[in-house]
Amino acid sequence: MNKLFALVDCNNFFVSCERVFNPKLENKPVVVLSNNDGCIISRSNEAKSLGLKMGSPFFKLKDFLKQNEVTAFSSNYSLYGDMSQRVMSILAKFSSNIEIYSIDEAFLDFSGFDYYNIKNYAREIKRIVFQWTGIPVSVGVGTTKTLAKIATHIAKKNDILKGVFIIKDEKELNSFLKDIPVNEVWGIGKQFNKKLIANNINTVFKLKNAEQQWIKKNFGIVGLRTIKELNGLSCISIERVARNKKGITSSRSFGKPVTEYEDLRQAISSYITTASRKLRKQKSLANILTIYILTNRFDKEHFYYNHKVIKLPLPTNNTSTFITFASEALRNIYVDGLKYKKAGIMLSEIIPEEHTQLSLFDNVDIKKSNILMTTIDNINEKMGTGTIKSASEGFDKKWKMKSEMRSREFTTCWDDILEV
DNA sequence: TCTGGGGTCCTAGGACCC
DNA sequence: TCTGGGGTCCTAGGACCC
Repeated sequence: MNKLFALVDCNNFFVSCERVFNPKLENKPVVVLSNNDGCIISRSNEAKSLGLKMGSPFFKLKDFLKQNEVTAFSSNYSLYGDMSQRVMSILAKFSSNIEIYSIDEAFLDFSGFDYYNIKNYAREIKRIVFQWTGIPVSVGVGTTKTLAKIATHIAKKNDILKGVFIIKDEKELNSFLKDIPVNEVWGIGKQFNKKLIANNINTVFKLKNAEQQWIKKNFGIVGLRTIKELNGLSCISIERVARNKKGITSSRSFGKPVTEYEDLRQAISSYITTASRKLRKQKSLANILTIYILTNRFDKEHFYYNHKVIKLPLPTNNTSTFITFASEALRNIYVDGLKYKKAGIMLSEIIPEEHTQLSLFDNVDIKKSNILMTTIDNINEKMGTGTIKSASEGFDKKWKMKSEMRSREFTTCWDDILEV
């Protein structure tokens, strides 16, 4: 059976989510900012045409955005997450074998769909997703995931294709590949790009035809796989079920600098709450907790970073246990008088719950703690995050992130539902 | 004043084994 | 003159992705 993959990619996803609930923004330049209103992370086509770059800092562009009447939004992840789920659940109707690759992309296995008219099928996906959610998507189809990615890129860049491109004819494909810069390929990042260009491989076409031994030597097995995929040999398969995380991180920059130990401890406690809930959700325990704090990394002269790795006596997923150890460790790395900009925590050496090695005497306590954690998780799930929380998270949250241009939670909060 | 957050995989080198 | 030949495991760092 010939393999065939589709990649469905939401166009300018975060901006598109905002537009669904604010149609006046159609055809106007719009951007969405990262947490803390830091950088531009999603741009409408109009914003792209103004030359706004992905990842550029908002504060440097404020005037420019005003002059050009660009609407900016703080990120609203509960909205985007919910819209994403709606899109994905529709896509699942079009193939039983689907991999949700990111918040705005999914691979669909089309292997064995030979008797379908693939182009019509892809157009139907695009039409239905838009009709049911208001989100515009592009669809690319190829015999490998890497080719499907490229196909989506081609679909987006060429208006005449109307958002759908199926790779069928090698000659036709090559004519496109001759004009696509090599860093558009999935798996070719900044460093690989530099190295390839230095060797005069600057288009996808040249990369596709590069000498495989040379690629393997210079770009390792990963690079070789990419070339093989470009040539139609499928090396990366669909991963239907999300694997359990091997590390769970939670970190945030602060809205304004934090100086007090107590505020840092609050921030760290709330990151632990977030991360340990994820840990419990995947029914795992962590052996290692790492905490870190840092000052403004752009002020190189006064930059301070420190972290502490805590090996827990027993693997756990108990929020209070983590917080107890973290508070202790924080004392070791906290330096008085500094302006902290960010803090974070990481859970690692993650194992499945059932692998616990219970010590003879802790048995009962662990059972109790499990019941408590499950109860708290259930209440928070039902009544909203933060309904029950640990006192060490604090109530005033002086350190909370900036989010001054946030839209409403149109789809996930009763009070925010759109009124007509 | 202001510059995001969360992941995965691979490789090279060292320690250690028989 | 001459100095084996495999392995495994771990870690740090570097690449990539969205």
